[in-house]
Amino acid sequence: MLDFIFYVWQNIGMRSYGQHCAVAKALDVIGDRWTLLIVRELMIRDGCRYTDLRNGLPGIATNLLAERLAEMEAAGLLEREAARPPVATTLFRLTARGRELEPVIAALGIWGAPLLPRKPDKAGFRDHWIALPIRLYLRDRHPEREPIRISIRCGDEWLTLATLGDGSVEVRSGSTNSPHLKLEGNPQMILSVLLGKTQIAIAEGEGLNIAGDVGILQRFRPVPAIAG
Amino acid sequence: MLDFIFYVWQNIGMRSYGQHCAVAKALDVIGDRWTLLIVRELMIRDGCRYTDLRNGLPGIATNLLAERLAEMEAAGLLEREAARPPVATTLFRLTARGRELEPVIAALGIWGAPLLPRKPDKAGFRDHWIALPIRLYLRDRHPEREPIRISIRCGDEWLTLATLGDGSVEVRSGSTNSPHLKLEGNPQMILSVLLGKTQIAIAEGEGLNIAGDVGILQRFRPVPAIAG
DNA sequence: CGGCATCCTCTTTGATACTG
DNA sequence: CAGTATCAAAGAGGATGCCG
Repeated sequence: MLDFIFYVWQNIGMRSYGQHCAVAKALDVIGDRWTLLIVRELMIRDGCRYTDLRNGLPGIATNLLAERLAEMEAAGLLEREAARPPVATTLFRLTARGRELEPVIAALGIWGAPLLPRKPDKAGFRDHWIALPIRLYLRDRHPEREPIRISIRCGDEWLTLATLGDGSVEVRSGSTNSPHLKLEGNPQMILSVLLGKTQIAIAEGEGLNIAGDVGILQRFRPVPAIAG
Repeated sequence: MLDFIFYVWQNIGMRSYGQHCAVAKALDVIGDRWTLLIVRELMIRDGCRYTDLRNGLPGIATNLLAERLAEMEAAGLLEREAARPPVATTLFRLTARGRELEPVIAALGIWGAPLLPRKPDKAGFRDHWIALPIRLYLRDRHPEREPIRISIRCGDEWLTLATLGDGSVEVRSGSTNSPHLKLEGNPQMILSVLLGKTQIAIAEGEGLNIAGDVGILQRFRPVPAIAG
C-alpha cells in the first residue's frame, strides 16, 4: 500500500529529489517557493481567508497562491473549512502535521534574523508578522503567577500579548482592557525590548512609546536558542 | 554601507521575496532548489571535492551544482580551499555561518523522517548519509565514561561512530580497531537500534548483524526533539 | 580525471487580466 | 471574494564539450 502511495506521488507531477533521506523528503513537500511562507502566515493567524493570505504574502502571484494551497492541501499540511453563514467564505487552517513545521520555521527565523536590514522597509512588511517571533522566541519565567497582558501597536494594528499557564506567549489581534503595559513603535524595537536585547531607556530614546508597569518585562526570557 | 550591500544584493539577480521577515530572508539565501541538500552533504563530510558532492547528490545537474556552489560562496555559506599538492584539487567547506544551518537541517530531518518509505531504494541512497542522523539525534548519557567506538557497515562502506567528551557523537569514514560493537545491515535498521526504537533481538531477526558488547547501546539516548 | 561552461529543452515563476 | 486564464521570463534538467 505504501508503495502504491509513493508510486502515485511520483506520478502526480510532484517533483521529488528521489533521495532516500529525511531532509530531501521534507524538501520534496515544503521546498517549493512560497510554501513555507504560506505556513508562516497560517502559523501567525490560523484560519484565514484567501485574501488575508494574499495580503500577508506581499509579492505572491495569485495563481501561485491558489496552486500552492491546492498542493499543500493534497500534502496534508492544511485544510479548507467553509465558514458558517453569513460569512460564506473559505478558511484555510493548518493541520496538526502542518503545525509540526513550527521548529523548522523557528530555526529558519533564527538563522535569517541577522539578514534583516536595520530599517524596516514599509513596503515589504506586515504589522501582524511581529506575532511570530514573540510566540516562537519569548517565554514567561513565572507561568505560575498572574498572566501578563500587553497591548502592542505597530502601524495601525493593535495586538494583545498574553502569557499562558505553560510559560508560552500568545498574540491575538485587537486590543485588551487594562494591560500591564502598552508598547507603541516600530516592530523590531518592540521585539528587541521584549527579548531583553534593548534597554527600555534606549528604546524610548529611539522613539518607542511605553506606558504602564515596565517591571513586568522582567518576567520574560528568550528561548535558549536565542539567548545562546 | 549596509544599505549598499542590500542594494547590490537586490541587483545581482539574487531573487528575493522582498519581505521584511527573518524567515523570508533566510529563504532568500537557502530557499533555492538543491542549496540545503548541498549544505547537508557538507555537514556530513566537510571539505570534500566537487566530484564527492556530485556523488552525494544523486540527481543534480552538474551546471546547477557549479552555479549553487558559486552562489553559496558569495552568500558566505561555504569556502573553497586549494588542497595541498600532490592532491591538486579544490575542497569545499562550510563556513561558520554555513554550519549554523544545523538546527534547520535537524528540524527538517525530524519533520521529513515519517515520509521515508520503509524499504530503502538503493538507487537514491548513499551509505554515508547515515552519519547525519547519528550526529544530529544521538547523545551519550555518560560522556564522563570511556568513549564509545562502534564500527558500522551499510553497503560497502565502513564507518566509525565515536562519542566525544561533551556527549555528542561523531561519525568518521573508515573502520576502527577493537570497537565495542560492530553493526552491519541496512541503515534504517542500524539507526533505529542506535536510537533505541528497535529491540536488538528484533533487529537481528530482520537481518541486522550485531557483534560485541550490546550493553553499550544503553549509553545512547535520542535528543529530546526525537524522544518526545 | 576534476571542475566546470555551453547548449538545448522543458518546467516553474511572475505579472496581469479576467470571471462566477 | 476567490480564484482561472494567458503569456513572457527565469530556472531546472540533461547531454555534451572543453581545458588544465
